[in-house]
Amino acid sequence: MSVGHTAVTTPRTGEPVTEPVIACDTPQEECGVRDVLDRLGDKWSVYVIVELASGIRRFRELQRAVPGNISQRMLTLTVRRLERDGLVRRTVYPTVPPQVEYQLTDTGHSLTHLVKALADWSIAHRPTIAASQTAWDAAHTEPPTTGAPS
Amino acid sequence: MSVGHTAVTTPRTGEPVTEPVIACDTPQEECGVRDVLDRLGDKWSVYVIVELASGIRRFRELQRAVPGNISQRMLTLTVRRLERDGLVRRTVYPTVPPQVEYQLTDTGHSLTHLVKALADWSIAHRPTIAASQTAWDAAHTEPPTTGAPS
DNA sequence: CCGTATCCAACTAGATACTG
DNA sequence: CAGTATCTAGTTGGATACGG
Repeated sequence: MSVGHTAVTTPRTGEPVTEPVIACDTPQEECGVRDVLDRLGDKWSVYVIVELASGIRRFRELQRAVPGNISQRMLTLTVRRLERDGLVRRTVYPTVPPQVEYQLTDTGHSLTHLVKALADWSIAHRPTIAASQTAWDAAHTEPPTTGAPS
Repeated sequence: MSVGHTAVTTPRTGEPVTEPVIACDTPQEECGVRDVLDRLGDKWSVYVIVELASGIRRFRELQRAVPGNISQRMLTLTVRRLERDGLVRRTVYPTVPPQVEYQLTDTGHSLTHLVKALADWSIAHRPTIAASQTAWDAAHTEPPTTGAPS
């Protein structure tokens, strides 16, 4: 990487040597990434989706399965939103005591593939990222007197 | 992985006759999804990554390119974190006025494929989701008597 | 069992002003 | 240009209590 210190104005014409992979030509539309991220970027949605990927679950089952001790309130909010988005189907059986089942819709199921890709990427790059963080922290914490002390 | 429509398994009523696509056998580890989501689930990271996918950008360039009028503060925080994670490389040229360039690292570039997948999914399912939301809203607003008006 | 309602703590993000 | 520092507002999430 010899980006010459001499020539400050390096021609930027040959920038995307590789293909851009993704580019938002219409910033007004803001691509579509925001939508998905708003959908599963919250604290619990992805856990619910992952759990439901294994099958039908009842409310309490979900609550117990989700890691991190989700509260009733948050589980309700999360699952309602997923239902509204058409990712989860909610089935109520008017029994006593009441029984409610949650399952992924087809759309919701298609999301699991995406979540899987996310998880795979995370696992694959976790060591690299951790190393980078350590290096960055070391470079940005108070250096223990670089060289001659006092 | 026979994820596609290969040999048809029984069209279940909801139970996972097919493989779950994703499942967290170790809830303690919380899969790996949380990591990625914590990384690009915030308001700006994904925009910065998308913009940098097209090439090298300077600070102000980034700020102008990102949709939504990101503040200096937020851009700094976002870009610093990406740098710490090893997704973005920051190059400072000690010129006057100062010039700082940002570009994706290899790890960061690999993330763009994931972001692309996210965007594609979003665009593909946007109509369906919007329809579901409309239907849900209609079903959950005060229904003025079921069917008989006036 | 399956929620809803209320209150409160924590975190995130914006506006603004200032520095090198 | 490229940040940093403060302060404030808005949003998210948790605890708890209560209702169907």
